[in-house]
Amino acid sequence: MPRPRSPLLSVDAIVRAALFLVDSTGDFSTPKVAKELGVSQAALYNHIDNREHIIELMRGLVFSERQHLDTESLPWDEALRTLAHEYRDCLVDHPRLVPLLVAQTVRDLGVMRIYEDMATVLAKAGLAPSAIVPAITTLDYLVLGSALELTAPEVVWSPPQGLFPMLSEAIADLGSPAERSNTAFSFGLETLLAGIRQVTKTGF
Amino acid sequence: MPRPRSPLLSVDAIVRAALFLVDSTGDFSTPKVAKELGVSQAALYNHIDNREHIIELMRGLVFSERQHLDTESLPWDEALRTLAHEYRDCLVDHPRLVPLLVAQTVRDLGVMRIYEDMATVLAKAGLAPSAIVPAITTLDYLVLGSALELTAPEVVWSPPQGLFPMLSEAIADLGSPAERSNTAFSFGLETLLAGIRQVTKTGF
DNA sequence: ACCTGAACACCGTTCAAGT
DNA sequence: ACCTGAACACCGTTCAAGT
Repeated sequence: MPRPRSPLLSVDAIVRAALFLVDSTGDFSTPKVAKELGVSQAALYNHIDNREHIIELMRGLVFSERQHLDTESLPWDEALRTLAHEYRDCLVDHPRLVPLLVAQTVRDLGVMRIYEDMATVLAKAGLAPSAIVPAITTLDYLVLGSALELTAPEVVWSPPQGLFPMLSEAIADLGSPAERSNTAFSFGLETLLAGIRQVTKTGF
Repeated sequence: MPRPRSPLLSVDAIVRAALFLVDSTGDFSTPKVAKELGVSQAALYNHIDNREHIIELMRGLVFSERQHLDTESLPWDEALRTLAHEYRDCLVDHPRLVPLLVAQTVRDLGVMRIYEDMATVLAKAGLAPSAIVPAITTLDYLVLGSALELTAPEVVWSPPQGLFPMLSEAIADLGSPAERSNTAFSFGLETLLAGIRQVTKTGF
């Protein structure tokens, strides 16, 4: 079956198939993507460069679905909270993608757009120019980290036989991964906001 | 060359060889580890279970070299700062290990020990029990994220032709990856401390 | 332009065989 | 107990050949 009149494949189809595999199995491979789409392995390379390229395209796909709420009229902390949630929301349905994203540098313009919006808000907050990238970076860690938490097994950190009393106690009444992820994200975000408030007053 | 009287291999040798490969190339494979040690691929499996096991052992190795400073007598924020730095210091010489660690759940007791110490300090700080794990988790993201930053190329986020003015400006005078990582870590840590201070007063 | 089949070097793991 | 060689299924990528 050579060259059909209408292409069997497209970049979009490849990326969606790869993302489907990541979501359902935690990883993807080019043979599996090809099989999923009913084509030969080699056919993929007419549309994409290599594996890394597919990952970068998945990043783009996931963040292209971001909600763009208007934050112009909001106070800076409310605006930053909104942006952080929009950012995180892109990942909550695809937490198993995070390890792949984290192993590779960002090239996607969708993510860049979020960073730009955050930079705008932070400048408006009165944060020193030199602290803007550190603040965005910290938020970035928080979003990716808390999304990663969603992939964790139900019981995480099971400390053996009372060697870690404080930890055991703190873990005792933790909820599901989803709850833990939400709580940690909220906590991290609110402390960051509080910290930024402090820093804009006292300097850094 | 079957069964020599003194074993050619050991868990420790395997783990160190793997870590050497990760540090120098960004990844490792069982054939390469075997080659590095001058044995057959199959020989490894007399000492380790599988690839994941090697990664877990690398985590253990890296964190076994942690400095254990006495934080008992310090005020809680100073103590937490110290612990966070000890934790991060374990990773700064092995930043390329981070993507491998992040893809896998923690089983290592050395890391657990750090968490336990942090839990103790946070309880002493007067943080609500339900906020202790979120705080540790946030710190965890911060440490791993900032270590990951060390693997970034010199120029990160190169936004194309003035589409992202705020970001471009904020990026303008950034230092090396090492400096960026340090700054982001300090910033994240100090804002977290400020946030915890706030939260212990006002509740969460 | 866009597909197939065949091929390559590589990877993780197992297993029978040796001492 | 601890090694080797051979084998297996799998992976990423290339390339000649087809229309």
